[in-house]
Amino acid sequence: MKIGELARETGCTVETIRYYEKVGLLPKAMRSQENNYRFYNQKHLDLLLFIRRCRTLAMTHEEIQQLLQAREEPDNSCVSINELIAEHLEHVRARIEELQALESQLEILGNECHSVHAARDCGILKKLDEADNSDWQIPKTSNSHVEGSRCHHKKS
Amino acid sequence: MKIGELARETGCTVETIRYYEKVGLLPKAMRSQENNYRFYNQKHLDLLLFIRRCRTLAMTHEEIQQLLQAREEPDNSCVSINELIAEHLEHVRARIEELQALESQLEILGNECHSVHAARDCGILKKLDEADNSDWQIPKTSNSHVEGSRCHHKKS
DNA sequence: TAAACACCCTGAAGTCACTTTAGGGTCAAC
DNA sequence: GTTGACCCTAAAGTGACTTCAGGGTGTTTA
Repeated sequence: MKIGELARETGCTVETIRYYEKVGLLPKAMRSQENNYRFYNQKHLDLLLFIRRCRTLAMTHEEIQQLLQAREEPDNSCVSINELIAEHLEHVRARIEELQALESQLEILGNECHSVHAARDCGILKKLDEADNSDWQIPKTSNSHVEGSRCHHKKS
Repeated sequence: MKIGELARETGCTVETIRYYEKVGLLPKAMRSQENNYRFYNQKHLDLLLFIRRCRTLAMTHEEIQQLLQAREEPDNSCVSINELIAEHLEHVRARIEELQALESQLEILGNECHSVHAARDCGILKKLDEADNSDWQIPKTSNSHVEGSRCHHKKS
């Protein structure tokens, strides 16, 4: 099948499919001789579905590569797979906690302004402007890579 | 004060301060004549603290610009401020819900593998590879811009 | 036959909010 | 003079796409 069909089958865009091929996440497609169009078989469809499912789980490309590698080595132990999923789950949980703290802060901030008046009297602006920094501890961020994290995995 | 001092006062990096000046979020600093170093006064310190507090609340630069604008117009109504904070809070809540759904999915997936064995028998891989797509509805994503969202504000 | 439309291709740049790299100057202390 | 901390600029990198720019292919219709 051609790329448009693959895109529709997997709920993905053709641009993303080309991107995945470019970054090596998806193997290169066969090409037609007359017009160089990409052609995909069942294996590519399976792989792309796998990748998209991992993406819906907010896994990074690196994590996905690791799972794909494990999939290609069926005799190896599945310990690393279990660990990867468990660690990813911890990242997600950490991010949830961060956002819940943020939610609380925003609720408190929103309550600083009780009615509509001039901006000069707005409790929200006053709070954001206050000299006292004690209510504004910079939150200690997690190492979660899950989107929204303030820390990316180091590549060193 | 010089940029390093401002950075330490605000828990920010010099690179980020320069970046904020470049993108126009922070007004340009005065410069010394002999070596072109940036010099900052109390107003800059106040502004940067305001900006950093907004960033800890995961507000976008655009949102921060809006609040800074409101701050410069003290006679205007604070309705827009209230609305901005409320909308942002809704985005954060939406993102929390998305992540909680993701957490559930990961828990379920993790439970597909009950003990360590060969990758070929791993329930996690099987689940990610299954032909049946019904457990893999692509989640309907929110329009939340809060980091981790899959949708950015359109600029059109 | 030309136009319209849907689909395909490539490379490059843009998105967001920083962060790092590359290369160079300034200042103070030893 | 050397060393180390600090300052400067421009540009590229980060991650995962997404859009832009420019062009080709195939089918249908007037």
